Amino acid sequence: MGGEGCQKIGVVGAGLAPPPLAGRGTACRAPTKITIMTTQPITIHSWPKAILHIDADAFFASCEQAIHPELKGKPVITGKERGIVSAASYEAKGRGVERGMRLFEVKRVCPDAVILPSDYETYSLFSVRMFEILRRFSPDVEEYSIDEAFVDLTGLRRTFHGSYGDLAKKIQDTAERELGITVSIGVSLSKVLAKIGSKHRKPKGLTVISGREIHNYLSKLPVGKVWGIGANTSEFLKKFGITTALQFAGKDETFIKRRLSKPYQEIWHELNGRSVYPVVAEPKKDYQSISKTRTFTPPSEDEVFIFSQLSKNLENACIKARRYDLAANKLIMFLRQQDFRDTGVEMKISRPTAYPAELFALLREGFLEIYKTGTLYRSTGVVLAGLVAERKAQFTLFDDTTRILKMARVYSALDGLSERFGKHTVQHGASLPAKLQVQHEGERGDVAVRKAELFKGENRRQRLGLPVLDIKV
DNA sequence: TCTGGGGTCCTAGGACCC
DNA sequence: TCTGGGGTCCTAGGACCC
Repeated sequence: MGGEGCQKIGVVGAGLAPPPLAGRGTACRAPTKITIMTTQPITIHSWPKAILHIDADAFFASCEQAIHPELKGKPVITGKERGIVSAASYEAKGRGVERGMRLFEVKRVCPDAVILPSDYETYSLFSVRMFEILRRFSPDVEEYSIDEAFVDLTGLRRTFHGSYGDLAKKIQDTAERELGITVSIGVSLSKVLAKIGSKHRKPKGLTVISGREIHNYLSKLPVGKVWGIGANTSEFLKKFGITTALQFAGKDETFIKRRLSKPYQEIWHELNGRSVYPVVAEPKKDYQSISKTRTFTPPSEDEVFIFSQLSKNLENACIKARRYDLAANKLIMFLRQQDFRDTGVEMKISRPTAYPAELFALLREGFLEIYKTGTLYRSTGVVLAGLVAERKAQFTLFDDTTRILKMARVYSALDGLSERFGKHTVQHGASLPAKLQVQHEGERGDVAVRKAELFKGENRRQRLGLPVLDIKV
């Protein structure tokens, strides 16, 4: 069994955040100081780059308005499922609604707001379409997040007979015409500057920052607004009298190298128009870790229910790992209490795997160690770490090869069923109590038709830009 | 910023080896 | 048993992002 020979390598104490959430602390510490020069060189691209950053406006809310035309012009909010605002349309923002605001407060400031649950699957489809549009202009498209991308436009002026600004405008218009959503765009010499551009004016903004104009955009920008500089580093920089992006960019190299670590040295170059972050066009096919967490309302102290949540998270994480042909060496799980304190445990797996059946014993063992009777929990999480390519997951002398191969076939068949009939068509018994909680919401016929039209001719996997599995049962 | 869900990279420092 | 010097690998934890 998978549980045997598995070794526990550490317990995360109560109150300490587990690795995936680490670094969220509020303590205001200086970033690591460098006393020796960094050994890792920073590569600066010598060619003057033209990098575009595109950022969809109020993305989730805009998608909803595009799919439900009757919502256009109305204050629309997504995030119903978590009780706070995930995204707000500009109509809602104009009424004082902000990201992260509680929904009861929304009802106070904007009683006629249309509040919807987030529908990630549909938003992903819009996202795929947006990236497709970008690829018509350049093959160098980096899908940065569901609603953001970087495009390397360097050298494309001739091809498109116009300036980089014209090119950006064309992209913007195409997105609006074909997707029914507006986007904001920034174009400049580096990714960090392009991001500043896209944020400069929203919605439907278009900002080109040339080398000569950089200082105009940095002089009034708080340094903490720069991509990659957070609250801690801003606080640290303040001690040296640096509060604006321009003051930071204007510091001499000696200061930067002596006091700041590599990421900040890189940002410093980027702000000065020297590109160090390349646009990475290759689709992501590798993960260091895969995590699944879920909050449940109301909080629960029911052991069976909480374990079933953990079990469901494990199954989901494994599904994703198998989709990318990855196997885990480490299993981390944690429980979050009502007061947001976390307790977690990290376990070494004897043989890299992405099969829940091999991991349940370990999960159970870890759970029993961290679960405290009579405690209210609000969420659970599972992390698969130490991921390696599945073919590299080699057998040891003690493995039951026949059994493992049989399991591989079973899971391959299960993945095939889920592909055809929907996620969780088949499920492990332990996850069942979690499943009973899921509510199904009907979709109006006309909306379904509109979606189908928007995304016709593609199966779900292709629409999501995922590799299509070849299923042999 | 009162807290959803999913990630990345970097550095210090310990363990272990010669 | 102690003392040096130098290297590699791994883990913990910080900071940041959308």
